[in-house]
Amino acid sequence: MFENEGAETSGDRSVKVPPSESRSSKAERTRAAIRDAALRSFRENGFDATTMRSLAQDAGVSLGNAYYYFPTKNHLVQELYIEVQQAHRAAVEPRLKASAGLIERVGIVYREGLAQLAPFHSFAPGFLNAMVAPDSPLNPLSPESSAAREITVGLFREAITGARNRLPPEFEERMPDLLWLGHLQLSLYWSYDRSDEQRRTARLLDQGLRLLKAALPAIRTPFLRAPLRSLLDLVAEAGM
Amino acid sequence: MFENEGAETSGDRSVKVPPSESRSSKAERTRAAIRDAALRSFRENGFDATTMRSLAQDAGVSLGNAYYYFPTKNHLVQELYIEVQQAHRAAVEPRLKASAGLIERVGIVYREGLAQLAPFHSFAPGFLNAMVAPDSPLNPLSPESSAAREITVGLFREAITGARNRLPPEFEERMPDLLWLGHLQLSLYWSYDRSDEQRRTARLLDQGLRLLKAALPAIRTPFLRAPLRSLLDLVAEAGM
DNA sequence: CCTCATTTTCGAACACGTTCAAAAGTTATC
DNA sequence: GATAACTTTTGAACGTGTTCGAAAATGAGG
Repeated sequence: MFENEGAETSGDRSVKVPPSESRSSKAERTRAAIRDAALRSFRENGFDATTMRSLAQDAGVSLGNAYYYFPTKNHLVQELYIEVQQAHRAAVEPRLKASAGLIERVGIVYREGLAQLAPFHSFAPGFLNAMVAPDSPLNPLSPESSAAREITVGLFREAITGARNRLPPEFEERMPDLLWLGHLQLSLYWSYDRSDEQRRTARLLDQGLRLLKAALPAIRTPFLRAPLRSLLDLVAEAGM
Repeated sequence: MFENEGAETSGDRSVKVPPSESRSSKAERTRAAIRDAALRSFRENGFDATTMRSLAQDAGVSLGNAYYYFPTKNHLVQELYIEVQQAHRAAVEPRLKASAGLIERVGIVYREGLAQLAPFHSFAPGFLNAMVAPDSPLNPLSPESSAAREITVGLFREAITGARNRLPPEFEERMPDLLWLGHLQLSLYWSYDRSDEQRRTARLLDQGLRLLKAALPAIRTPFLRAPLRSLLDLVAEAGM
């Protein structure tokens, strides 16, 4: 196994890459075909109607081959999840540049997040189901989605630190995680929202933001600051 | 079998019942056998390891027969859910008689609720998964579980209205639904809590109750009352 | 060009929840 | 009591996600 170890004496570092690249390029193409077929079908037919068999056929590979690249159907949803996160960021960033008010900026992140979700509402139950399994990569607390989570938390952080009116540092530090938790709950609410175009969720968000706006000055009232901080700590603990 | 039916000429009211009772009694016995086998297996082996086949075998009936009485595996979990709710009420009621403090009473309901859940923690993921499907009877918002929900909400209402220190009516009215929503979220947190004996959840509850206790006087402060009411309305709206 | 080890691909197989048509059992009616 | 209508019970079957052993393709070393 180690017969030729150290055989090349010079510059072999760069030589090793191409073969492994071309080797993986074929594999990468298969992988991409599976991924694309899955994402397309998820968007068109939802989670339940996208079976591993149908998706493998769409990709032109065998069932077993799909499992060679993705250990689980949920891992394929994870790919969709990542794509949605990136679209969220892409949609939010230009709009943040044109806004200064703190609550307005936070609202942008929330509302764009819901907008990204919108196309999937009719399939929400299936996806939701896939998300709650603690061992699923989709679980918001799983290591696999920590990167995706960081994207959203980052958006909230940007919304807060880039605002005209700044918060005290101790609050600025805690708020992003808190808002992310709110986003998670809002999404949960959204997935159960059967009202037309999920208007209830939109209204809930509006009211929540209005309340937040009204509550913000309380942060600077001395005798309210301490309890508010404990409240934040409490909820932050819940968000892990 | 019914040779002597109608032999008794008087008091036939009670006689009529037995036939219809015995007719359903056979069926009821099958139903109970299935239900019992399911609940025992859920307790011992959890949701995933309890298959419809194994449970049917335990009950001494065929697979198809189990489906004659329970349209879905989730409907069998629903039976377990009801049993747990009733145990919750039975555990809470005597303790409420011996307590007067508002927060203390609310704490009793929360803590007993968690205690009822405790034996199932290792199986929580499977059950959780069954709960989130919007069409599942286990879904907290489903019509099938509205009765079970009423039990818990009722416990919170009892804890509040039976306390030494009463709340303003408008708050007393909204609090039970709110506390129930808190209970739901606490259970969710609990199911993901991997700490020893779910101490984190216990701590979260303690802190939450402490905070609630500190916040209660604020209800009577005039200029805090209005925003607190909107907050309650907001969260109540979320609870449907 | 020929090994042979590794990577990739395949399709059969498994256990599961659920459905269904038909058999068996039970009850009501004449 | 016989026949019809019903409730209850059965076991085979379907489609699903996932696993697995073996076949095919690929690449490296002689």
